[in-house]
Amino acid sequence: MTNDPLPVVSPSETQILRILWDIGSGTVQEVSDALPVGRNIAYATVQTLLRRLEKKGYITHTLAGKAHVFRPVVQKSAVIGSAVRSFVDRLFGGDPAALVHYLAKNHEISAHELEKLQKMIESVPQNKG
Amino acid sequence: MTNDPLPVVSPSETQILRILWDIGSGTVQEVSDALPVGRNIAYATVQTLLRRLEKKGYITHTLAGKAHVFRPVVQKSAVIGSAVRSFVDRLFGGDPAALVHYLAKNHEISAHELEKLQKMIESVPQNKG
DNA sequence: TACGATATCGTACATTTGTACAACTTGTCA
DNA sequence: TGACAAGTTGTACAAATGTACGATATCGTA
Repeated sequence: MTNDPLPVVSPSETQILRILWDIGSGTVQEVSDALPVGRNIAYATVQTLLRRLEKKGYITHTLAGKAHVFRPVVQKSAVIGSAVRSFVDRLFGGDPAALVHYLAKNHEISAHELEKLQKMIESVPQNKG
Repeated sequence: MTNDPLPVVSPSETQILRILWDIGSGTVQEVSDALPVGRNIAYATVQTLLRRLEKKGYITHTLAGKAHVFRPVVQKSAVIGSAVRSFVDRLFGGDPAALVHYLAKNHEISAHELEKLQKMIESVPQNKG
């Protein structure tokens, strides 16, 4: 199993990648359209971000008519996993519980939700991606 | 309440800032020494990062002998809060519960810890920074 | 008072990131 | 078959980031 550390995904790139995971695959146009309101990036910019993501090996494309249809070639979990890890390292000294503690203390997650999640892990011993 | 959005703190800067929060205050040398093992940055680089943090308004310094002693002037909570928010926005569509869900599913936090946190918020109705 | 150790300051420079225009290509329709 | 619309490609460029050297200032000491 070759396991080169994946290149950095910049914030903007991450946003694009998230969209692709959501919609499965899409043209530049479709990805543009799927951008959250309030986040306006020019068509050409989305295109550049897609180009860079492809170069970095996160997505690929096929031709459909004259347009490129992009789709992810990496698992969401892999990218998110490494992003979360480096984030937790930097801000919480590598302790995920400290992050959750922060969220709880600041009412970003409710007791009810924590309870639900707690039950979830208690009932499901193995992670399934 | 004036609430200018603080300038971005880069990853490396964040690491430095975290050290200052931990040790309270310190010279370039002291901050350098406090870097986690495996994270070697040249003295001069630490110095630059401290300079930039000061320029951005996150830290200040006083003179002690010939050395500058730096210390944070922003609350850890403010910086962490905005970092967490933008991180959750980008990767989890703004839903903190989705992040915790991820951590739980991937065994980065235990049921026991979740329970503890759950009890904590149930017993403490108000956040106190 | 001159010297070494230790600091800071000015500056630099390659990369990455965000953003995007202008030019060229290619289906499609009249 | 020729023009238009929609796409892609090449290229650009400022700002941020990571990294650090060389010059200069200063404290303590011989």
